Amino acid sequence: MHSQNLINIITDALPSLNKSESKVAQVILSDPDAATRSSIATLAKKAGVSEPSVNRFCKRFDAAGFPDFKLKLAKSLVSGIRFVNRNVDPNDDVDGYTPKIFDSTINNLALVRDKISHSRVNQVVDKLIQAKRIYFFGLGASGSVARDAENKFFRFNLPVSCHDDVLMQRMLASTGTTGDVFFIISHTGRTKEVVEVAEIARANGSTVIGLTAPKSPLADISSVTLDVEVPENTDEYMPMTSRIVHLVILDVLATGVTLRRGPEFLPHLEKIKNSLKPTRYSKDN
Amino acid sequence: MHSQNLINIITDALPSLNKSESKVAQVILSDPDAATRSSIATLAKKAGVSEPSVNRFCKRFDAAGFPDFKLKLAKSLVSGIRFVNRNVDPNDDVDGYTPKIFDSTINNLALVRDKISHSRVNQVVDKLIQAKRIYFFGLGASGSVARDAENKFFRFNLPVSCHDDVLMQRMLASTGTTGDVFFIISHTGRTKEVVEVAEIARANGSTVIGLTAPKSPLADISSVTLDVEVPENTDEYMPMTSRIVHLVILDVLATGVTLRRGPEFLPHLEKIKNSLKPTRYSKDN
DNA sequence: CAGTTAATGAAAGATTCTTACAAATTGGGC
DNA sequence: GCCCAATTTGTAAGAATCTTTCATTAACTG
Repeated sequence: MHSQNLINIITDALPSLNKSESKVAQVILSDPDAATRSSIATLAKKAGVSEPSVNRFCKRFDAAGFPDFKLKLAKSLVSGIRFVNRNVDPNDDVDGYTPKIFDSTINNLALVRDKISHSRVNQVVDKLIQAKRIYFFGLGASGSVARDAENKFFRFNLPVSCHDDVLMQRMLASTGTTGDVFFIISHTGRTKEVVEVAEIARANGSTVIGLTAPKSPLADISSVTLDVEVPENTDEYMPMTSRIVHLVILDVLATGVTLRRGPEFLPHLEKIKNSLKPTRYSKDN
Repeated sequence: MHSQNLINIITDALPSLNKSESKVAQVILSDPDAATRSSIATLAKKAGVSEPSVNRFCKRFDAAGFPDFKLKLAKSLVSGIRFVNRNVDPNDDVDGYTPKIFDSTINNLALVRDKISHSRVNQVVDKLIQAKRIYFFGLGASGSVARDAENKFFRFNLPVSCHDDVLMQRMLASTGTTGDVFFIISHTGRTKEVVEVAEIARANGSTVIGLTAPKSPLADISSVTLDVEVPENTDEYMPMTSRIVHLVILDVLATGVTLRRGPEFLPHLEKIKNSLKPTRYSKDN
């Protein structure tokens, strides 16, 4: 549905462009927003090329013509990566890095939104609904994701727990049986301990759901895998976004479970919500 | 920076439109995406009105003309609230709720990105840099956010800890002194226990940073507040997005601290990263 | 360096959009 | 119910914008 960001596509294609095409690209990349507002004549003049060159440029990037190109460009400018270089620069100040980090997170979410397999989501919801018990496992940064999952899923009146201790994980995995679901969260999917825990769990007939990188050892051994492909952060300054993506996916799963439970389950959720009221200062003071 | 969604604006204006204008509105709202791709003639025909009527319609909604209108409409369709009703519907299936949850998260992030005070972020980075000790406090869902923060900030070689136990929080707050930073995370900012802990900490001369809702009791008592205004989720099916926003803000802060530390700090981060290598299966097998 | 291929732009043509103006409709006021 | 003013709507011409064709120029190859 969503393709990659047009601006990135143009940037990537830059080296393979010929003279006039690259002139056009330069002008567009230097101020994409202005480009969406100008006519083909204006843009051609600014780039020092003819109108047909601009038109050809547009067609090269899978647009029907110039107007269509402007439309696609405009779409690329919203919310996604909004500028050519969105990496945090060592010289950035607050005004620099703050929006960049938001943008890169947003961008990754949009990517996963368009790539995630809905049928897999459905499968996982199935497993969670049928589970006798659910364990959320994670280490390091994924530990807090697991914890958040626990905090979300206990609401479904199911025996849920979360563990970020390798030994606990091992022991629980080894005592698991059919009907137990081990939901294992791992950014890389290559941490040995985690993979071993998954192996143990499966050997005992439990269901293992992996929220992890595609084609990783953990993905291979899981009963169902929710692949999340988030680009590795080679940039030292950029935070790891996969945690955030994992959390949103867990939100999706929780919503899926709620919907399956049907409307007669809502009062239960309401009760939990209300239980917290006495702990709060009321809003009108 | 971000204006309100065009589709919502049109929907709201619907009752005040005259006959042909509302015909145009109907056609656009029924399939906004198609509208961005069609010519004024096509659209006019579909709506059963003349071309100038469509043109007038566009101008009524602050567009220079039809092409400009299409551009603005296209922007409205991306990433943000992409449709009239983006709430999860009890009858939604996976294909329905999955993108909706991503979209609503993305939308909230974009909102906060455009609203967050950069000078506040800078102030908080200052405090964190100067801190002798940092405590991250949170309860419930904010507990796992605090935990994530700990996992991020220990890398700075500072005494950092996180606590989700009210009694621990109280005790630590009461023993805090000048130079200690209590970073308190709370969605509502109205949980009594949390506010009291903040009061105790301040009374002892510690710095309290509140990552919470604006104008809340916690915000009032904090030394510095990072306001996060995320719409209350009245919808039973929609997850709480503030956690995610909080995490991204903590990412921003961590980046701010890293940058302040300067490039000579990078080897330290690298060391931590490398320490995990032996725990992983290598990538080429 | 000739011959071929690719790249580019001029100009005409097609399409799309906008404007001016006239016709039609609507809504009071008598 | 009828007239007049105000508003709404459409026709048609005109303007702007975009696309195509084709000739020219540049680049590459043996």
